[in-house]
Amino acid sequence: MKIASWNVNSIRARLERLLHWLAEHQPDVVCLQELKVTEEQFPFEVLREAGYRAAVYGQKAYNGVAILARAELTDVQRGFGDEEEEAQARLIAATVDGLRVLSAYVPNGAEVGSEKYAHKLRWLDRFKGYLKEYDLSGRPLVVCGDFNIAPEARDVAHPDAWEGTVLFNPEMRAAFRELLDSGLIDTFRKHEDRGGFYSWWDYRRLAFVRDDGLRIDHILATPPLADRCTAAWIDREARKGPKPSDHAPVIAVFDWP
DNA sequence: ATGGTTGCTTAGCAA
Repeated sequence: MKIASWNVNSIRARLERLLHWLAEHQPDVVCLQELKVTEEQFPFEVLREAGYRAAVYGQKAYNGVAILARAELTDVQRGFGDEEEEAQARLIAATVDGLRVLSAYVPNGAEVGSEKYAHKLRWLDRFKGYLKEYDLSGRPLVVCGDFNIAPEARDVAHPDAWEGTVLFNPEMRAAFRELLDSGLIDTFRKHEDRGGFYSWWDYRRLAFVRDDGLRIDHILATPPLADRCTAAWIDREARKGPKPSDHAPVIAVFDWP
């Protein structure tokens, strides 16, 4: 099973690119973030014609997450499913071929010390609690998304320049480690020790041509599933050319089922 | 400290 995660930065602006990418890479499951559409505006029909069903948690103009799958999607859950009200569409879960799949869009945080950064911290804390509900030791779970966190210095093109930002600081690195400590494995790091691999480059400052990127999009898996992860990579090619998303898709292949 | 770009929505916000 080939699983991808991609922050498309508007599914309407990226639909042609997404369709071409699906045809070329033939993933079984795709977790999408930053749809920037309501569920009513989501292009279910063209994706169905391309062979994909979709579970969607949309919102007007901002955020929005989805899970695409060739197989049936069951037990769809939108948001954290707790008492607290859901103001932003940032989390969706569904079961595909017996595998629980999450698509998450962690808040960016704007600036360290801002109200948005406080919201990012709260959201991550809530996410940790949400993951605790799963039996992370046994039940196969894959957590995909734009985490808006670069886990380590080797995940940042210029760590000194990015140190202290919302994407790369000690507090965020600790938050990411805690997610892993709760029983998840970074599939990319299972297969690649070297630095220099990024999933996001700012539209500004010619960041992509200068390769000033950060690895902030991740596919995490529970240990029994991670054991069955046979390959993982980032499709940097998808960031090239006209009208790209500012994120590249990340991919993991599992010997499943 | 600011700016640079993109998308949604229509001047300003979010990233």
